[in-house]
Amino acid sequence: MGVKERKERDKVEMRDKILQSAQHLFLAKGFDQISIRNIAEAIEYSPATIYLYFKDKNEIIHALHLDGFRLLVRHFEPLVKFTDPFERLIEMGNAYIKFATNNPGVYELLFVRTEPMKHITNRLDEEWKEGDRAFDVLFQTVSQCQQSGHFKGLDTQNLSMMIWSFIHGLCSLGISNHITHVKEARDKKLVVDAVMASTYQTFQTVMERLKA
Amino acid sequence: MGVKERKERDKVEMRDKILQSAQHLFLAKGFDQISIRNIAEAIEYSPATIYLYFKDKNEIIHALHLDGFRLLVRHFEPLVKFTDPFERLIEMGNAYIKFATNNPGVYELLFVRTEPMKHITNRLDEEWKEGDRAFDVLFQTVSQCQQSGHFKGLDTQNLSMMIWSFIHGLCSLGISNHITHVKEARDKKLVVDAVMASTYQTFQTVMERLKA
DNA sequence: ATCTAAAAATAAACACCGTTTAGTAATTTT
DNA sequence: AAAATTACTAAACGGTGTTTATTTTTAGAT
Repeated sequence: MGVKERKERDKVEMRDKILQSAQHLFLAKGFDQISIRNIAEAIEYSPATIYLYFKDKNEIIHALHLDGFRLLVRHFEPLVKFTDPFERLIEMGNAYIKFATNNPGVYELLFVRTEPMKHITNRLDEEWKEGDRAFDVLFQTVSQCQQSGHFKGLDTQNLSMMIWSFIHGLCSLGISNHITHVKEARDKKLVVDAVMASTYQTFQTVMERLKA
Repeated sequence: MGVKERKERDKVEMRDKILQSAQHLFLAKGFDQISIRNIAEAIEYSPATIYLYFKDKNEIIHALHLDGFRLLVRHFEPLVKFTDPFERLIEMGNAYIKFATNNPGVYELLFVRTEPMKHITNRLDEEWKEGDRAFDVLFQTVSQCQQSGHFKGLDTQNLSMMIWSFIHGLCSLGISNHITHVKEARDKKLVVDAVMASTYQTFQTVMERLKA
């Protein structure tokens, strides 16, 4: 009488298959190439079948969104080895930048595109958990910095938000090719990275001065 | 023998008409509703006609892009009344945030979407002038702050870039609904604005501490 | 084994999209 | 008035997300 159970497994399997194909298309050919029809062809089913497993395309994109967050969190894991909270904070920025420049498409999905957020909107508490957790890693580190006597008189939440805003702004400008105003833009990819690096270096200096 | 002249005027007029319709569609119904077919219907011509005046859709979007920059620059104009460079810097941030939150679509067009930048890519020098000029306003102000003795030992270009990154990050997160991790998100619009305001307040404090 | 009801998959259509091509209509030049 | 140029468009191509009606497959009961 394990029919029901098997069917449920099959359903999950199919969902996974769809998501895998979507992710593959996304990573191989970019956001625009995630189309229901492309996914359908990849899994060798008709486009309509996909709608038996997902409400609409946004739900698929949102699922990819979650996967992206897991990848980001994985970038943060090695940070535990930095015992000094300030050092960890700085390295967290480097990890974040590395994640963004190595996975620009994923980054765009997580923090630039509005589609995945639209899908959430209502039931925020359940769905934005991953975002909360990632932000909390930052929050905790900032908090520990303050316990060590840094950043006196600044609100932890606001300061964390400020740091995130800066780092996100830098990554977002870099990825969207908006840093090209730098005159010596010969080999672009390299120059953008260089600008991001020296800008972050400056930020680092600023944060160090703020220690006192 | 003013036939040629009249025809040239007509051509310009038609271009304007197309752009006006595009802008109207954009502001009224959002980025996605800028379609060649919608524009064509609005100006009561066939879709194919539009291609006699613009190479492709990207060229139209890029033209809107330029208009958006003019709007941004207009937001900066009242800043001349602040004679103290640091005060002007802070107010510039307020003006930028105001521009972004009042014109989220336009902001997205200018600094988030990659389409308009794609269109530029090659001939950067001619086309990214507006961007250069806007950045220069910031650069000059930061420079004047340093001449007044602030921000000692920091590279002007890097510091300007850092400030822009922060402000852009804040606006970008706000507009794309990525600030919703704040728990007390009841009336969203309001809360997002509040978070942006207090984050910017913190940034302001940080910059003030950096004066010395 | 057969019939039936439920579940799964799909073909085909709808309403869009950007863009191109080939042909028509209007205008200017000769 | 005829020829040449310019302005315009109908129709098609290949794409998109999504829905509806229909068919195929599967499961359970007789």
